[in-house]
Amino acid sequence: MALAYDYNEVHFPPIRQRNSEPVNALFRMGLTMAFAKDEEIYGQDESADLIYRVLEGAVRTTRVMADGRRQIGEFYLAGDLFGLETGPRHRFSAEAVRDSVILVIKASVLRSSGGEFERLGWEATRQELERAQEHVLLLGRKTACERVASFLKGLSDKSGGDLVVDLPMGRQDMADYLGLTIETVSRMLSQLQSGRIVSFCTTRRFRVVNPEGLARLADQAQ
Amino acid sequence: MALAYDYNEVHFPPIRQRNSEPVNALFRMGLTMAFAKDEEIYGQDESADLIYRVLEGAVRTTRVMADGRRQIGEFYLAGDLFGLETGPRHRFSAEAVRDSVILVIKASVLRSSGGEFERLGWEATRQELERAQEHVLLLGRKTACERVASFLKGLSDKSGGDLVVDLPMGRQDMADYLGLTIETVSRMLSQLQSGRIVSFCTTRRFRVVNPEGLARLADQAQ
DNA sequence: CGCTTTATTGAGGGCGGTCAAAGAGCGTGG
DNA sequence: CCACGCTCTTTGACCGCCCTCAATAAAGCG
Repeated sequence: MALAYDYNEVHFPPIRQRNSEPVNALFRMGLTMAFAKDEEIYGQDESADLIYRVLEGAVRTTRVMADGRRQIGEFYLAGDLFGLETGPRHRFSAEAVRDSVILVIKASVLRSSGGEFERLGWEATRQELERAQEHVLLLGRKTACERVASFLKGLSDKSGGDLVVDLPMGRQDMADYLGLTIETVSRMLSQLQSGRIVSFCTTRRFRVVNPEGLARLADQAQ
Repeated sequence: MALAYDYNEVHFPPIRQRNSEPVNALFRMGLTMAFAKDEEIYGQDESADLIYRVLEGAVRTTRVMADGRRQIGEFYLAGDLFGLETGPRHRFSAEAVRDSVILVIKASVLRSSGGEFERLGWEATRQELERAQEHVLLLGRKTACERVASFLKGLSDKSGGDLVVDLPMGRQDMADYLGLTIETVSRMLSQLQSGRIVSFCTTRRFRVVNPEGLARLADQAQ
């Protein structure tokens, strides 16, 4: 189970939002918790009265079909909010991709505080919707190669456009996010590498060799 | 272009939301407009300062890639709200699937009115997110047959669980929503029909012959 | 270093896409 | 009312992208 975590040792990552002041104020009310790799943060169909922020590590939301097929809804990295995804009950479960520290606060604080925090929750939900819609386009109309390229570009963009990027998740998680199999993901990565688009230092870290080429593959979408 | 529409002739469909009173109050402020089949209601990258409600007809939101590949984000039928999908600018365009009557109101009314309406906007956005997440699961992990079955079941559920259901859209729209081609959609419909799951009276109207079978195909997802 | 887990690569197959043609639906006008 | 032409839908034949199955290689981890 989750362990209590010393608040003082936690590093607060910057928040990617228009006006971060209220967010930071809000999250001083929260409780920090540590989760081990693959540990569940909340379950499918659990009531959704908490919201979360990743302080360290990475989180995935997943949905598993009766026969075991798995779809990852989204990944959340340090600074990201998650858990607003739905109404009274969660449709996806959330798990730590690796050892992570999560800040937890009551959603009712957002709802009942009136004005400022209310808008914050709406704004964050909107951002979630935007990401889900990008995901729909990726899954509905992109080829395997374009999906993997989009994914790598997304990670690169998130890390401030850095050319050397860490992959927080394994190949299986990538596959389940991209609607592919682990073998296809692996093949596409090899293909991108031999095409001098990216270059893998280790299995979990790559360098963007040709940013324009990567963007061209990823963003056929207008 | 859109024509002005006589307010008094408009039939107000019931709203599917927890507490419909504020919604109905809100929408007395709006302006009704008529759109012809395939007419654009708003464009990709247009600023998103209006929200919309379908009074009559049907609407689709679409995203077109540089090479012409098209993805439909969602369909909206009578009673549905749409246009909240994103931040300052729309990521998808919206078009009338067929001749439709749309109620339009300023989003700023929602944002600035404080309290009641604010929560309404959040709630609607949340519902949008939920639908987008279902869509992600469908596109990421369901087979062609399951996608089509899910789609038909969704329509049936929306029309109050009726066994005879009208299809508001053509095959191409279905295909672009389901991430398939028009031929595959057509083949799956024929397959569902020969499997005694559904039965098509006309190309635009079907009857659910075997509701359990349809649900089984559609809802492998837990 | 040995064991387990994870990733890569190869060979072959199937689901869904592509291309093409025939059929159905539907409005317009004779 | 039927003829005509257009669009939409269905069906067939074939192909290719991605999946499946399997073996090897690499990476964690004690």
